[in-house]
Amino acid sequence: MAKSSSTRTTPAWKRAGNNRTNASARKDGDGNYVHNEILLALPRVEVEVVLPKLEFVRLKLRQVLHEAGETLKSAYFCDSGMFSVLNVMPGGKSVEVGLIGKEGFSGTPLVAGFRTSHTRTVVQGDGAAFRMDADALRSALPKCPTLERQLNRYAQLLAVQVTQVAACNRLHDVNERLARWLLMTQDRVGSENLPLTQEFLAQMLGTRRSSVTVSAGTLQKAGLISYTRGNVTIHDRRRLEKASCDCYGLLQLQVKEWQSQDA
Amino acid sequence: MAKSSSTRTTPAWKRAGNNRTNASARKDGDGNYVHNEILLALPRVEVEVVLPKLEFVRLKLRQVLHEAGETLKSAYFCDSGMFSVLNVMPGGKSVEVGLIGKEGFSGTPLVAGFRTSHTRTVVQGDGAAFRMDADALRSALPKCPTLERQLNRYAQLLAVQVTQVAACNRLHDVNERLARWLLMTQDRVGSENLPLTQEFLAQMLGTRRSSVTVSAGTLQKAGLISYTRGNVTIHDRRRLEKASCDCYGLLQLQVKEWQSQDA
DNA sequence: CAGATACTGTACGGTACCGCACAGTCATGT
DNA sequence: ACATGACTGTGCGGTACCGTACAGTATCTG
Repeated sequence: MAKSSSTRTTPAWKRAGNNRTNASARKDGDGNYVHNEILLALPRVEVEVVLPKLEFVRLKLRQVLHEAGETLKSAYFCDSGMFSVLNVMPGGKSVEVGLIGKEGFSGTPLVAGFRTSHTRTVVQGDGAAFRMDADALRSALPKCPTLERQLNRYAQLLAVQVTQVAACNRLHDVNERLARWLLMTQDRVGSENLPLTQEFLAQMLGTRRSSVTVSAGTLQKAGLISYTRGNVTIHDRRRLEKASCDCYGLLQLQVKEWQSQDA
Repeated sequence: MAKSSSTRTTPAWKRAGNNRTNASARKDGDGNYVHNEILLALPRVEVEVVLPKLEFVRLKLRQVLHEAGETLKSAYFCDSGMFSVLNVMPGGKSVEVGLIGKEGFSGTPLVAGFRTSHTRTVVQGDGAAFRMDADALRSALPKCPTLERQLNRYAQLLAVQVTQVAACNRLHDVNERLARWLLMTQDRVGSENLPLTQEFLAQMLGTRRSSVTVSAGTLQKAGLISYTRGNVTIHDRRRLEKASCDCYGLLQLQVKEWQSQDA
């Protein structure tokens, strides 16, 4: 990952490839590589429409991008790090229902023409994203059929994910869900070092903090992870996968189908 | 509801109104009223494109419209009765993640260009729907912007619903969920008489059959419902709402926002 | 009508998790 | 250095629900 220190810059891709395979050669104005797969998949014409409306933003750990019930001011194309999508209940309890990595974006209601977010979106790890104003996105869509298609497809994929998570939340116990969550997170942030408090994990899994303590303790004793004050390190992915429920595999599979299946 | 006895007929709407408010005056070829709100909202031009591709089908209780993992052969615009959207786990356990009434349709992945269903969709009560071939739908979309918009919007609404249900499944107990489910179902089928076995309810709620027995028994003793061999009757909606969790109210609210908020 | 099949009520031990509370440990600022 | 706050480990009683099994009753079938 590039090491630009500026907090906000407007990107300007250098020309490189046009299709997905070598698209990662694209860079923004600072010479940073662009990672977001939706943006990378855009044809040149659409890039030229979208580009001037994108703003590269660095995101802080635990920053809230969208609050449940509030108006969506912009969409965020995740470029590094990862977003958690939470459902917040009256009373304050929350459950994570989806994860967004560089394959996606946050603000799905916008593509269907809605303006309010029904979920809270928070940032995991330190990350970066391309921010686009809601109105700008809206006005760009008619001019950018590929973009629109990609966004619709991703919204659908996210729905599939949420569906799976809904069932998982109902049927699997904390241990399995914790393992699954760690794996999915690692897949998206790319590091085996995750900055997470147990309190925070509890919010994700929709459980008590002390349940997380116990569950994580078990994993730690078994040597799958280690835990120190706000930091989880994953040691043994293989065995972690065994400890998790099938949902992890299923969710991976669904993403793959999504990438392969064209419309 | 109309009482045509034919099992399959091709509809041909009589012209009536064009906008939503008096759209319910539209009828199909047999003189049956059309109830599906998506179809009713279509402008005349699009009706003319879509109409010849629609087939009116009567649906049997518990009929499976889409199986999880299989190819989507068609979309179903729900006209009466209701559809349940289920997530099926390896091992056979299932959880309901969404409900579709005459406000919606089944086959959301199609509008994003996907061909496989990630969920099972089953019919509640006896109902009817307008069936449309997957390919036909696909080819109609470019010609029918309003239809496309409506379908996208509904897909998004369903995603919102699934999100709420995901959290509800995690945080609320069987009693509350059962009450919620009965209310939501009644809203959609319109009758206070619901043909349901406890085994089936258990699949919906993702729980044991005997948990349903106990929970339903409680509601019955309190006089909110009565239960006889595959049939639930709702007696006291008011108190049933109190017995259910907030999710019921929230879900209602979300539908209303959806209907009011235009893009 | 008998027998089979479906559906419901109930019970029992086991366990995963809840709400809560409290003590221990590490990090930070003044 | 010390206090303050954030984070983690642990425990305890209570409960909701699980898996399973079995018996009772309605509905269907020949």
